[in-house]
Amino acid sequence: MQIAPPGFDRVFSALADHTRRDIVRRAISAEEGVLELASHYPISFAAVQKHVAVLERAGVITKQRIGRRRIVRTNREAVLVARRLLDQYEGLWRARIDRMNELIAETAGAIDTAETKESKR
Amino acid sequence: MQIAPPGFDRVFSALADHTRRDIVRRAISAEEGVLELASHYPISFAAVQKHVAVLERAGVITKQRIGRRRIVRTNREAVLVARRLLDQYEGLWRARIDRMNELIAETAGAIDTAETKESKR
DNA sequence: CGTTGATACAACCGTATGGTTGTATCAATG
DNA sequence: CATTGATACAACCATACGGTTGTATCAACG
Repeated sequence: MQIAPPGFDRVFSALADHTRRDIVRRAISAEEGVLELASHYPISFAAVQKHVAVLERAGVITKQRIGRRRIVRTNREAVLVARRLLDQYEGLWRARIDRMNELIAETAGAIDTAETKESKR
Repeated sequence: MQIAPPGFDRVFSALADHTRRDIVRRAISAEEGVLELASHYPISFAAVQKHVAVLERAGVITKQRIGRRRIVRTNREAVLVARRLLDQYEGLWRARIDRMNELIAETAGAIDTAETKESKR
């Protein structure tokens, strides 16, 4: 009945930082090494490298060695996993709304036909 | 050009904790006060209350005073906002794949009919 | 109006996080 | 093989975080 498997903590907290989200975005479209990535931000190279490490530990990006560089690519599956969790929430919501509509329908029925022994809830 | 408006940091880091995600899940379907919520977890009431406060600051849940209790409800819009960001990433991905297919088509075209100046799509 | 139930808030503790600088690794290149 | 370009790693600092216990607020109820 657990809705949240392991790994979610890391994925969401990886996405909880503005710089890291921007890295994720960039690494979808472009293929850059860590140094090139770092050039886009006002912080030190080491800081960016640590951000990349966090994303890597969370499985959100992977690095592929090409020559001297490590090309950073974001992992589509990891993003999808996060999205699916939010989809589950949406599903719960729909279920709740359906339940409420059902109840309203029942109540309306009880008003219409007052003899029904619907006393549940 | 910024893909990430303010607030995302808080929403994602709110979702980055297992207990908080469970609170979010519960508060979609049920209508419980903070004390009732706390009864589901092995940590102290104060700890749960702090989690709820974090979720509230992030806009992920809201509290409605009913009698002495504060009913916790999760805010659908906030969850949707996060989901939309992940959707944007998916969009970037499709765009990238489209671009790649385009390139492949162009290249293939160049091979098949080397004289055609078909560079549109 | 004093008690109780439900919630909030403050102080404190250990650990994690985001940033820095400096040093080490390691493959390409001259 | 020494140099350089690209990356990794370690040490350090300040602040934030998740947890605790204890105290304060505040509406309901007798």
